[in-house]
Amino acid sequence: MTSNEIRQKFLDFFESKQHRIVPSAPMVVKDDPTLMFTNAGMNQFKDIFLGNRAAKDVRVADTQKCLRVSGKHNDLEEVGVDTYHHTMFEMLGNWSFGDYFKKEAIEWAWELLVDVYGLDKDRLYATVFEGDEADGLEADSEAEELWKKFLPENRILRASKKDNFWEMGDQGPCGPCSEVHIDLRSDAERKAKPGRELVNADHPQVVEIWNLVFIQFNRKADGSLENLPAKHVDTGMGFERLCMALQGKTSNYDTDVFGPLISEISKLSGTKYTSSDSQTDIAIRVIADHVRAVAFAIADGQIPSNNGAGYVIKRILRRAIRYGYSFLGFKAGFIHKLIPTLTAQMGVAFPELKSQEQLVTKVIQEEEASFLRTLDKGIDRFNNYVSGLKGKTIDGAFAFELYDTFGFPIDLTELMAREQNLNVDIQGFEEGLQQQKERSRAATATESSDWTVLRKDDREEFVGYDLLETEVFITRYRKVSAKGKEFYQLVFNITPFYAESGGQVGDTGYIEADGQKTFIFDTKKENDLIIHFAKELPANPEATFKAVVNAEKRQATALNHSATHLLHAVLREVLGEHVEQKGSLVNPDHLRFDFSHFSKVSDEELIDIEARINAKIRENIQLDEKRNVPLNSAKEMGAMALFGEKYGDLVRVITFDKDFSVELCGGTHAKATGNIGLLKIISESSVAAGIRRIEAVTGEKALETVNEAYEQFNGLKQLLKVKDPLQGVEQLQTKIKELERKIEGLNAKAASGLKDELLAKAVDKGDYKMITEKISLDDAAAIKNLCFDLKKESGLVALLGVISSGKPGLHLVISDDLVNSKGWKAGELIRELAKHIQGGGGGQPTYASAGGNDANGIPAALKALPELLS
RNA sequence: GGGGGAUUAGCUCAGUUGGCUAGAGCGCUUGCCUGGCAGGCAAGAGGCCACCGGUUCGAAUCCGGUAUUCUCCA
Repeated sequence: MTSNEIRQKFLDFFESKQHRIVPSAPMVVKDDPTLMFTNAGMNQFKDIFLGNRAAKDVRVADTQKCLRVSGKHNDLEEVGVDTYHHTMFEMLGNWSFGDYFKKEAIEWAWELLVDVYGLDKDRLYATVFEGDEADGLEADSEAEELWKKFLPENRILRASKKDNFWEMGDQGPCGPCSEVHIDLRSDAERKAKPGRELVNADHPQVVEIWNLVFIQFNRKADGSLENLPAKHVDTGMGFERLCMALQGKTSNYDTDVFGPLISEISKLSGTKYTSSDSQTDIAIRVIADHVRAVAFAIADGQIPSNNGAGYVIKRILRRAIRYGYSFLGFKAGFIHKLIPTLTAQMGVAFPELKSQEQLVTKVIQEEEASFLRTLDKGIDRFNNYVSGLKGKTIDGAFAFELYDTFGFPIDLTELMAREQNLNVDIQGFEEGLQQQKERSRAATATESSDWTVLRKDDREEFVGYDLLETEVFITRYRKVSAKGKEFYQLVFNITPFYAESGGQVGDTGYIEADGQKTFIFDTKKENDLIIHFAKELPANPEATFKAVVNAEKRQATALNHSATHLLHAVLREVLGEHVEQKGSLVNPDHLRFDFSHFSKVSDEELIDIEARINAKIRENIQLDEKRNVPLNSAKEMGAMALFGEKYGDLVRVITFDKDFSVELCGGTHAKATGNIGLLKIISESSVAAGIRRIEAVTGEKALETVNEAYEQFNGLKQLLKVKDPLQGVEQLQTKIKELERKIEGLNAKAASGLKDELLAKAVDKGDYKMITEKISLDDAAAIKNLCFDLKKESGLVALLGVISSGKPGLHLVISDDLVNSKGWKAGELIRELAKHIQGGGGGQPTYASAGGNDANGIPAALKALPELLS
């Protein structure tokens, strides 16, 4: 059975059990501050479990792309070393939202595994929750009894809270779970040691394949549990492991999920894969795993970057490059060459991979090149350090600096050290890393208290499309402290405040009751909740409030948002259909739009784009807004399919001329394009490989911008008194250059005059000449020039006294031949001389300067020189 | 969000406790030589040492700020 067939059978099976089959949610998570990536199949249904959203279908099944890089069972550095951990993986799952419970879940699991897939039932084990005293929970004997229908008692095991009690986080829905494990060892091995002893023991061939979670409790912030009114089933089956079991393999990497990638890596590197623990095999596994994670993430719109989710992707990619570089001999980028193989294999089940192929390739290629540069620099730095190294140990602080500041991987440092018979102070390195981690944690620590619920209200409605002012109640609030600052998060029954989303910033404004205003400084979304940020809590939170949005800012933002849609549509007209939104920021001041495009947008194109947008503005196209449109109908309307919609979402469609711009969008918009007034593009730049950024202003801001430039231009015209200021400035520039040259000549002449004057006053001291004079030159550069001029003379010592910006100074020049023959050092002499003017100084043997406070001392200093020299 | 680093000629970079009116290689220009594959020799142009401020007799170098960028952590 191929992996594609296995996936399909799962979906078909649950469809036959009246489940709605839904598409995978994006792997990259938005609107959830606690999560960067989808790490389990249930993520997209979180709001249903939390009670924030009602389920549309009570039975659902899907395959979900997930990413895990940390957590209790997953450490990035372990992936590839063993044969069953992955960063990106597929999770097959079926759900019941308040519908069926343990009985059906267990029966169907058995039916699918044994009757449909034909797994050997003698190899299966089930675990059930053993109970927990601290939580006051009994063992899950209900599940245990159900399993007894299928399995002998000695293959049903009780397991601890750690393995068999599932929780979403510190708070929220949770419950006991029951897992199916499979023993894939040979008959001989199974005879020698019963599988039941290896369940939950991290054995690579006795593994969990399916986890059935029975959600029946809610964990409160104080740690206590309460029963949920509606009980849910949440299951997750690791697709790659299932394939391993069904294809009779002992490693996930030996299945056809990874096969094509592995043979391609093998081919590119000229290294054979032997499913062993050798470093080359580990490297091949690492790359095969990571390329999937990175490609899927980029296809979902997550570009490698320096923070947040982007940083995680970058780290995964760099780890793959590192392994290829160290163990497979890849000295140039190679990972991007694997993309066609991956797309061919998974592009059908995940069409986004196919449509984003070019971007994925380009982004990976660029990142590979950049990391290889980083490696080169690190190697230089390392060699430099080693050449000056006295002992045999590389300082931990240096290794950490290399890692922290220059991005050079520690294992490469160790590898290179070994090659030169050196060792690395790893403990010192770890200490540095630990300190850095603590610093970061301290800086981001936030603490939130329990929600104080004032009113039961499971749906907070956004009314801000139509109203900027309305009466609201606070339904719940909580205090949050971050970085020593405290503020409150408020949730209303209904709200006119737009929460930051789709690039549009959150609304600001205030709520008012009993004459007291509480300012809302930001509005954000947490899953489906709209959260209002306030510095303080109103005196009476249970009052009825008048909620008022800052209308001026909202309107300016709306103009920018509508303009963004026009820009998007025009970009596709001018540059081509490959242009897709990759990021967007819309605030009252300006708009920023990132999009896929593979070359610089030329000045001519920018002018064209701007002109077309402004033409659309003048057409004054009326806004056509449709709310609560099912996703399918929206697509039929020609709305650009954007990833990021969740199953069950009703979308909003914003149209400016159905033949021009139709977009799915939750943002606020101008009533007609004419309101935008004017759009002015401010800049075009690059953000990443294959992604360009355009920034623009609209409305009043645009007018201001244009006016400012116009005024400057007029001012220039008046100043220059010419028609064409550009030409005028050019003329001025050449003139200035000419004049500068002239001044230089004059200065040289004056200096040589002064020099001749000084030379005439030189006193003959036998084998050398000496000048001791007070001169009236103020400019430091000119004095220095004169001194260097004098230095060209042979057999000359000159001490010049000056008053520069009111302070006395001395300059001593000794010609090179005297420095050589007499051994005089101007730098030392000047320190003696400077005492006369109560100052200090220094310099080189041939030229030195000093400054001081007592101008009256200059004659004494001049007099002192002959004595010093004799 | 919090650290650390970098910014010097068109490009890649040196510049050592502050003291060459800033250097190298490549590239560029010009001239001469030359029977090829980055041809050789010579001369030359090219720098507000990122920007703003401070300390100092003196700052590319030290201190503060800004911008850009790299990087680690969250």
